[in-house]
Amino acid sequence: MSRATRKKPRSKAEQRAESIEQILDAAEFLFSKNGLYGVTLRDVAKRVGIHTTLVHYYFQDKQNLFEEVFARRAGVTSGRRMAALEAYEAEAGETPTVEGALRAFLDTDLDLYYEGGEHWMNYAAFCARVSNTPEGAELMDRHFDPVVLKLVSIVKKALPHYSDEDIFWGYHFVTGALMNTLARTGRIDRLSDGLCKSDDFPAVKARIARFMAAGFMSLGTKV
Amino acid sequence: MSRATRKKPRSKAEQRAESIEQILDAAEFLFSKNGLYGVTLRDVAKRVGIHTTLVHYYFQDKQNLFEEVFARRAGVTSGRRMAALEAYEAEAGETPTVEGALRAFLDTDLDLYYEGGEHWMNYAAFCARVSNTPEGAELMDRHFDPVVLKLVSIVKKALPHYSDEDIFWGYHFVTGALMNTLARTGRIDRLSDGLCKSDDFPAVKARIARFMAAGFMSLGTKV
DNA sequence: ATTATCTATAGATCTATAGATAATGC
DNA sequence: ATTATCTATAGATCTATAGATAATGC
Repeated sequence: MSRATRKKPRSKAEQRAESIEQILDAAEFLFSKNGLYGVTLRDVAKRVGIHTTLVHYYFQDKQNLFEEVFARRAGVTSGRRMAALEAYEAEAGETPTVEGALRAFLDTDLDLYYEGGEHWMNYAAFCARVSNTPEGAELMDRHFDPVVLKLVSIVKKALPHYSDEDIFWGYHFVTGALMNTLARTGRIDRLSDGLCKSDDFPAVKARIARFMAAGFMSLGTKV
Repeated sequence: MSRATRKKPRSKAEQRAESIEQILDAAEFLFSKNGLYGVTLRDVAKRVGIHTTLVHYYFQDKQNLFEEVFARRAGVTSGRRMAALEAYEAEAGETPTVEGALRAFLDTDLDLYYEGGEHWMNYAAFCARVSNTPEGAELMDRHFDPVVLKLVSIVKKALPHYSDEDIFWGYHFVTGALMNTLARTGRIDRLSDGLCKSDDFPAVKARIARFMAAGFMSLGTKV
């Protein structure tokens, strides 16, 4: 991994791009573990094998580095999910189902992380880690509101007699379960004594949309 | 709030107890917002209106303060939920339901935070904030494993033909939804344009156990 | 000529401790 | 006498910048 052992890239543009990528990768990994305040720019630089000042050179300050880590992959995930939701909407016509909408939203995302390899898994953990922090909340709003509101609109069409409150609270449960998955804390591994594994996204994908769709349906049957 | 404006407590034991409580309250609030690394002992001392050294005097170091914030209320919440689960188990006999078990687990906890006032709400946010961090994971295991495993055992009895994997993954979704509730990030407020409110725990209580129970039931119907 | 990278360092924290002072306790 | 609280400070960071050096670009 050390920079010295690798052949230098030829052009300056390549050098620049590679340094920026490496810094973002290192920051993404470290922020996902320890959050904004638990990571120093020295940690990031050390992980890449460069001097701290280079991080400042490319990213000005820490807050900006953090936001660029968030932004780098946010467009890809929200774009993919938006496309999947729109495709489902077109396909389902006037009779969409909650489960269909959730599959487009959840399964598409789980696939992206799982099939995207280590970096995408780190990004998933990063998002989960910051989703319940003041720093992260505003970023979540800015990058993910459109795709979430699209999901909500399809669920509303599937459940026309539901109150908006029921639908938003249902989404609140869905996103909690998703974030707990992306975080991969290892808690489920320890609780189940190794039976379930935090990074087994296929196991989650096999269950989450169906589970959550059934949850939504239950909110219609008032007691 | 300032310490100078208040009459000093009489005995040393009282003084000691009051200082310790105030430090824990301040740390709980600040850690819930910014996590272990986002809070300095100076921040904590400043919020209480004492000198930083007093925090060291009572709590040795930061890590220990953090753990004591966690531990102070952990026994109460896990004890209450354990009692509720045992009562439900006795009442339901050989035919417990998933929803009954979840009500004992979830509603009991939501009541505690909501009826316990500001401090308990802060503790809830603190737990949610640290639940997906390395620092917090080990504390969650240590303090909450017994009550979670009790819940799991009742759900197993309610769903005897289910695989253990299905039950643990179901719990994983439940705890994600619960933590997202306790965190009170305000995201649901903004998404729903004020219709739902993060601190409206009664609204969550009205839905979460039924929603999650229906989710569990759906895992039995393989497609 | 321009850009990537490093050296050196200022200035501002932060944690933690030693030792002094002030208040209660017997 | 003992315990709570404060003063002073050491030592170790951390962020950020100025300016030097080394590598590519034309």
